[in-house]
Amino acid sequence: MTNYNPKKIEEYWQKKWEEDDFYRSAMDKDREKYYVLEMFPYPSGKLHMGHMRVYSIGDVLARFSRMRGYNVIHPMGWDAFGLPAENAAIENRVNPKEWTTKNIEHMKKQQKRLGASYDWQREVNTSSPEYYRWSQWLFLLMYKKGLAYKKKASVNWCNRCETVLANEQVEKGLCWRCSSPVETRDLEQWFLKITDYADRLLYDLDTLEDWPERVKIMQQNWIGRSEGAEITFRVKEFPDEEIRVFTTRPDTLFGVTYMVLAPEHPLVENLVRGTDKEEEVLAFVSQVRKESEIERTSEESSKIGLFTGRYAINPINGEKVPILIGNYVLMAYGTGAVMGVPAHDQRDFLFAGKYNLPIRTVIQPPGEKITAETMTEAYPGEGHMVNSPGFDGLSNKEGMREITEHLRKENLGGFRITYRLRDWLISRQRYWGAPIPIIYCDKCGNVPVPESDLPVKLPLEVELSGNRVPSLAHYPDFVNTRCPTCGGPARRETDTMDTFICSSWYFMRFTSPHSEKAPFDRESVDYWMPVDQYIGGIEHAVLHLLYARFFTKVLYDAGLVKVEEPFSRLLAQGMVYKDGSKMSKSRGNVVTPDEIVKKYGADTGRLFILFAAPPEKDLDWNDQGVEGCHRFLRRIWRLIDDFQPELKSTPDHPGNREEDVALERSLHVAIKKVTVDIQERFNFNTAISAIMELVNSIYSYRQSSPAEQQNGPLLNETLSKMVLLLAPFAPHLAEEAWSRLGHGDSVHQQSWPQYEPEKLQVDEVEIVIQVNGKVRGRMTVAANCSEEELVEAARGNDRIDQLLQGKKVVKTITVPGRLVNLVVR
RNA sequence: GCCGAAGUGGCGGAAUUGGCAGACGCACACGACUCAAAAUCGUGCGCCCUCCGGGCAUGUGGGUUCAACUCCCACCUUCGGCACCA
Repeated sequence: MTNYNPKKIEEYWQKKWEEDDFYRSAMDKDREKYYVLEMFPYPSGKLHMGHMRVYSIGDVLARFSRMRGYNVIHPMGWDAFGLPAENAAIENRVNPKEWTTKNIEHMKKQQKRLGASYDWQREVNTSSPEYYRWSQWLFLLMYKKGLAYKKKASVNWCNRCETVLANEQVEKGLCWRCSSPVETRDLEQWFLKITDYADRLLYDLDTLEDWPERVKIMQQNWIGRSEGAEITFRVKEFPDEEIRVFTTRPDTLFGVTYMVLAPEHPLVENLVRGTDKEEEVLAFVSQVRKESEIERTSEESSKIGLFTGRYAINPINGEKVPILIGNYVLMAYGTGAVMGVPAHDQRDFLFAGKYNLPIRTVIQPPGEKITAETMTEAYPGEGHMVNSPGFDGLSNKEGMREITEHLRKENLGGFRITYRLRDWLISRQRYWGAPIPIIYCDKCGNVPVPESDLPVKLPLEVELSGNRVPSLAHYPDFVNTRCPTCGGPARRETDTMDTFICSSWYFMRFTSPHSEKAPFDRESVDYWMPVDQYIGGIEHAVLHLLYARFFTKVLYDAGLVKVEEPFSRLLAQGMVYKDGSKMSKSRGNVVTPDEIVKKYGADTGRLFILFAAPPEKDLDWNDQGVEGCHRFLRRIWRLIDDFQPELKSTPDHPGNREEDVALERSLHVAIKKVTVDIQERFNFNTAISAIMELVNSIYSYRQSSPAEQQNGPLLNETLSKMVLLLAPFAPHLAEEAWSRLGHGDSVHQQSWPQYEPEKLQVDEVEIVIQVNGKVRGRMTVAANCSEEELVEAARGNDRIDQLLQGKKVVKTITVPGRLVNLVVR
């Protein structure tokens, strides 16, 4: 008898797998490929439970798919650029590259110790020149296509990180990385024109059938498409000045009684110049501009408006309406100006009430009459148009169309779609990133670095004496260069790229990670892409997943790939909690993969993390639950350890006792359940419980069987197949067990077991007898019993017969194999 | 405010197509083994009652149905996304 020693077993097999280069993948056009990918990590230093969870899920799918016969690619790499490396560099006085390299080494060791089946030949590191060379190349591709541009704009600035941020990287007014408040600054920055792809990013969500609905909805909200009209108002006092507004309700145009401009609107200064309102208005404008994004958006109640003294002309009826400026109108959305229709917009209604602006109803709800004098809230619903000369009587839907069309003919507006999505701000005023490959020449302007000069290398000697790693602007050797066009003195762009650029295409690089001629070679990317199964945290629902989709579409348009969507199927895994809250140092509830591996082994850790909850739900870490899983593996170990095939010298036992048939059925039930649960439902928790049930059945079988039967071919087969089912979840124990059962090869090279439907059949079934829908008894009948026989048998049951005394059966319902329900009066 | 997800024993969770609610695991209790403990094996384990047997139970209140965790209506709570979005 031997004890289960996970450390010994796991280290032994890990070494062997590595020596045999076991998980290497290669293109094979005769075989169907399967690309399983976990979001690659930022090399922060060490793995946490979230990592362990995502890798466990991915590894189960990779191993399962291999056994199912697919040509599986399962790569891993490092999202290695980013600010933490700079902070750590200052703190520890160590070069960011060194810090990153050391972390990668350590984390890679940890990943290997978890037994994940990665093809390490394909490892990529986004901070290596071999990789970022192609990130730069892709930037230049976008530049040439007009998708990368530089402009001065009002942008998000994080004071703590000392850099700008993309809109997606601001969460509730705070920096996504350091949670300090984000300010607005007017700066000249590089952008990618993701808005050109807004419609495709939105509509192609419909093609992603195997994406979680919630992720698609988040992207949909983020893109924020709304249809409506753009309408041009003129300023009465300055007939040459136009104010354009965007509205989703052009049908209410006759109901406009005022107009509001954003304080930043370029027209504001002109409107009030030299008037008695000038001082007051400009003071208000500068006060609003000083407020941060949070201040300005948090005070929901205080919508402040200020009359400019000027009037606008409503293009539909020539009426003049007062022009106000208001703190609630955003320059960044629509046109920075809105028309006020108090009767049919609740916000306008309240605003009009506050500033005594007139209300005019122009839509009447069906079967009801509303008037401006009596209404207590706006009516934003459907109805027919009134007070709209020329359009009265139309439904408001027709009205939208007709009015928009009328304006279009008069050249005063037209149909328009507005998005909430903004262009992606990608330049960062930081050192540790891929340099933007642009050169500024006084003579030639902005000149892209020629492809042959890529990569533009990041200088690696870093000044670590201050409290910041200096940005590239502080390296004269880097900055000063020659213009590729005229050869004259020129300066390099000193901003680096957002790290999200590097992670927007890494999954394609994995298909040919050593390519020196292109970001990826055509044949490989066409064979392996798209990623069949992508797994990662929900926090990337809009960030990384939107950017990666955008990149893929750009590459598709450039004819570089044949897929328009990178990830066919997405699994957004839940978070790992303990004692009801997120694991964190300050709460002192952190459990690390290291300590679990040390105490119980990787197999136990993997098993628990998969067993404790379905993958997409949050998981509550429970130390005793881990013990339970460890106990389960020990139970398996004992089965294998006790099994002595050399005793199977009893061929006279054909294995057809009742217990034998039952055991065989348990095996096939388990095969079916585990297969369906992994493949179709991703319910690893129930797949594992099915294996537990099988193991329980084997234990009962052993208890009720003679010794020779306990070592016979039936048990041999049952144990072997059980080990195959276990292989994706606990790969080391399964490998050891497989070898101890006397099989050659690796368990991970075996075919996934098939269940035989006839083995699932039973002769007799237990049927529930209900009276008026309540369970009143049970009976065992032949499985092929007819419905009539079922009812007959149920009525013949003693207890049921008693209950039926003096009652009349008015209806019977039978569900074959399950129940009989007698409806009585 | 809008959109979405969820709510089941002491706990994590299961119930896949409307058909026995609580699989599997944890915790707990009892028994076996042991000098003892651990480990292991076995048994029990939703709540209540008058314990034969019956009643009540899947956030709350209604409804549909022979039958509802599952479908419909209204509401409550928690979590997530978006939000002066015009």
